[in-house]
Amino acid sequence: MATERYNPRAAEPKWQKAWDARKLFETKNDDPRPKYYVLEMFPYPSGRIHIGHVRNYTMGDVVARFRRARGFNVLHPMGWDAFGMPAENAAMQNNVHPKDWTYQNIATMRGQLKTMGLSLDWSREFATCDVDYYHRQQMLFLDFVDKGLVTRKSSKVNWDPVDMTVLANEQVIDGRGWRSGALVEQRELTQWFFKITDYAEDLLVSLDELNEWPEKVRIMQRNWIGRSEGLLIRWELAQGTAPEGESELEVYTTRPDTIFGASFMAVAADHPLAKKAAQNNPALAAFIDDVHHMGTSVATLEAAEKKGMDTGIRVVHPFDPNWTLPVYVANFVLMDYGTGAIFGCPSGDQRDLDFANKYGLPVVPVVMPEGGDAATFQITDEAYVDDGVMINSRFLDGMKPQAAFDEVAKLLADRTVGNRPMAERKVNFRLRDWGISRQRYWGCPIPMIHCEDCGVVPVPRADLPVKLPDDIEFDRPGNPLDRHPTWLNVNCPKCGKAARRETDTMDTFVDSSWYFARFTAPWESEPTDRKAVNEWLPVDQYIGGVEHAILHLLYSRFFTRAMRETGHLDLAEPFKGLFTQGMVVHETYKGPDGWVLPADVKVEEIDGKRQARLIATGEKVEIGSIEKMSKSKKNVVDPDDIIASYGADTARWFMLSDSPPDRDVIWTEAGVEGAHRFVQRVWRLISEAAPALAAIKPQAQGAGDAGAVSRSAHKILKAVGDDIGKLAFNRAVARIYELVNLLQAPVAEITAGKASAEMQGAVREAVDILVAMIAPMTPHLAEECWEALKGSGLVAERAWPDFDPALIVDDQIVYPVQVNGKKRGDLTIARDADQSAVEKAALDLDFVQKALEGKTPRKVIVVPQRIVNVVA
RNA sequence: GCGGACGUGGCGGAACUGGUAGACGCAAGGGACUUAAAAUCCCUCGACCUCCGGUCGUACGGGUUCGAUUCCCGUCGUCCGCACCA
Repeated sequence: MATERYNPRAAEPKWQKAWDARKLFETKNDDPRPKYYVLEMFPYPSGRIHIGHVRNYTMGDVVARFRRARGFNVLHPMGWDAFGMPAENAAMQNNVHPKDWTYQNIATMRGQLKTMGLSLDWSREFATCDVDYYHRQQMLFLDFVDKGLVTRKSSKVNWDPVDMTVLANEQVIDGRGWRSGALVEQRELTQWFFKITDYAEDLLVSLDELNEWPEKVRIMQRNWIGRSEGLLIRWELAQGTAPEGESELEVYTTRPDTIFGASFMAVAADHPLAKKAAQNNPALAAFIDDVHHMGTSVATLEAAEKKGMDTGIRVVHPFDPNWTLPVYVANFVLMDYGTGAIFGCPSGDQRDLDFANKYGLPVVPVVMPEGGDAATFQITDEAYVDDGVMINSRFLDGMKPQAAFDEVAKLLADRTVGNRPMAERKVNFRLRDWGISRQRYWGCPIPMIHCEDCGVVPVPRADLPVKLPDDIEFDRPGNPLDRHPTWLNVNCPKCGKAARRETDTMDTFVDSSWYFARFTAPWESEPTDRKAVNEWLPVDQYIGGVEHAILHLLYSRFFTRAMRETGHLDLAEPFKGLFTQGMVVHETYKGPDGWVLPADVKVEEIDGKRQARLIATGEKVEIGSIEKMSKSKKNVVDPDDIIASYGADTARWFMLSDSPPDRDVIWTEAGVEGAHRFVQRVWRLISEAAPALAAIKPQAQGAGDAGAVSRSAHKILKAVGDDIGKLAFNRAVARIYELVNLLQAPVAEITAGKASAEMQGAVREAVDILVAMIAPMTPHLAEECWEALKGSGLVAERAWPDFDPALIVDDQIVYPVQVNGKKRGDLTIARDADQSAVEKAALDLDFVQKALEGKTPRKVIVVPQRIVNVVA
């Protein structure tokens, strides 16, 4: 019987309504079943959903639906990371209010997400720009202030002198402002910080327990926190070279053992010593000014050519009063790390070596590989950074570097400069405090007031929220809050005198550092409902892009600790399981007038060569490299178009097929069509046989052809369950294909009325298993199939089937048989055959006999249930 | 610059803890059905050779092992992050 093709346009909205009507995905906090919290990183409402979102939310939805079927009470919420710069850019460019722009985008994107058929609890939705949300964030901020977790200090920003505004790193292009083109300056501003460094040690050691996180993310965080054990060494400034009032230079080093290899000192451009030296040295002042025009990002600074300038100041070597070294200002020394000053040992550090070679400074090797010859060992272009033995280091010669480290630490601790010890041991972290001040409008206001008499005063809790004013102008650059008189001017809560509000708003990373906690009770008037948050957290499975591997995740870990300290919850680690998914990439197409959208291009294969043409004109288009989808290269695909023409299930299936979820996936038209063919094929397979299948009782079989069907179905069922549990969706997809392929012939037999009763029962059971397995991935199709099979209720409410352990072990096992490590054939033998029986049977095989040519094998290796290797 | 990853057929990938390399899908080629097309179904599909068999083959060069895509050392290439993008 010919059946209708599956029509997702009709079926998908129908089932979405059916799920909604029964409120299947609205989660109750008092549900007694075991909990499971699955969360995808919430989106920034940029305007439209992009295909990366489709991938991210599909994965989360598969996990949510799978866990629900496994009997968990699943929390799967969605919200919006809604503050941030693009809203202000839109305001400036198109004269729309950031608030209107943001909420319109949210409305559009919510509608798009709903067409995907995601099993989300929309009743818990919120946006971080909702007053209700940032009100609670301000409460948290004040609690953090009370606990001493907040501080103010000076920090650098990128300053655009023409637009008179602070620039984000991404707004600085080749050292110039993106709009004005003016050379960017570094400016010092007093800003708000969260004292994340108080938790540096804890954030580091706790990584060890996050064993459901990718190892690479833990390594990245470890390196980011950057714990090192070293020495603070105070070098005395040489008489006559020191600027007035200065007598020493304090450096931090992890390699005090190389102190006899030192040939120069280098300080950051912002180091006090550099500033003093520049006062009567115009060339040095110009150099420092030059460094200040490079922007503030570490990447820019470190990728730049290494440059320095001698200050004329010299320091005295701690172990030789007659040895003095020059002090340079260098552009690669960062004021934020250590003391902003280093001693350079060219032979033991590549950067120092490059610097020394450039400025003609001495290079003395002080560590050489064990067994080397000290008389001839030299360093020219490549520093020696490994372990070894000390040379050219007087009393340290012959020691291992570690012993030399200890020796130097001990000796210098007993000497003094000024009246402090010359050296002390110090654990240092690369991690800096988290600067949360942003000189922007569209963010959570920092609830503080500046009073001339009382200083910085918190906004009283009763006066919260500090709401963003709606009547603002973006006709001028800079922060509109700075020029909003009625908002800006308030009375000091302490003394009542006229005072000013803080006009900085919070980094949007603050918003995303606790949203996962808010989802557990978004209606609560306090930031959290302690019972709910403690029950739901940690998030069992968090899914998002690897680009958040460091900052967002580290900030969230800190925030959770800070919330514990302030009594809002009782745990330290917010995310138990973490999965970082790859990007969606696409070919680029370049026509005569620039980049072209994939939707406007037709790709054909002619004589084995792929060619692209514009659909409209037939003009030839160049096929470019495969790249991350971006608006500038136009290699974007609109999920709306895909869902409109193929349906959500096809898009979902494609996102899960082929590519491992943590790797990039290449979006191709052919791949989407393949996914769509699968959807149609499953529908055809089931719908054609449905009239016959509907009346059959599912019954697994153990023997004969029917037994083979049941065995395969149960093996695949087990594998797919395991794979989804591990988020190995591409493997689960492959297994499901296998089951569909395998069911093709037996289902046809049933349709033709030629199948035995056993076969009918086995196939019906296998079909039920198939429907259950596709349900998390293509939920609408599963419902449609289930309805055709006259199944009761909704698939979305059904339990995941249990496999029968008896059906997944075979009594016969096929051993590959190798001779000298090369496979020569197979051996089929009873599963319970012991090692010697397997060995004997293998040696009796004719291809083994032939390969041995009558000789006795030297060794026979039998790996039970795996392989036989005969070593001749 | 620093840090992290990745590299397997024409393509995406699979291969458990060191145990049959290429599952599954895409593309391609051939055939069936059709007046024709689409859809569907069947077959072939890493390279090479003396082709019912065999040799080589997982970026490249070494090493460990009975056995290496997997472990170790080195080289090359590609991608990502770097604190005010989210």
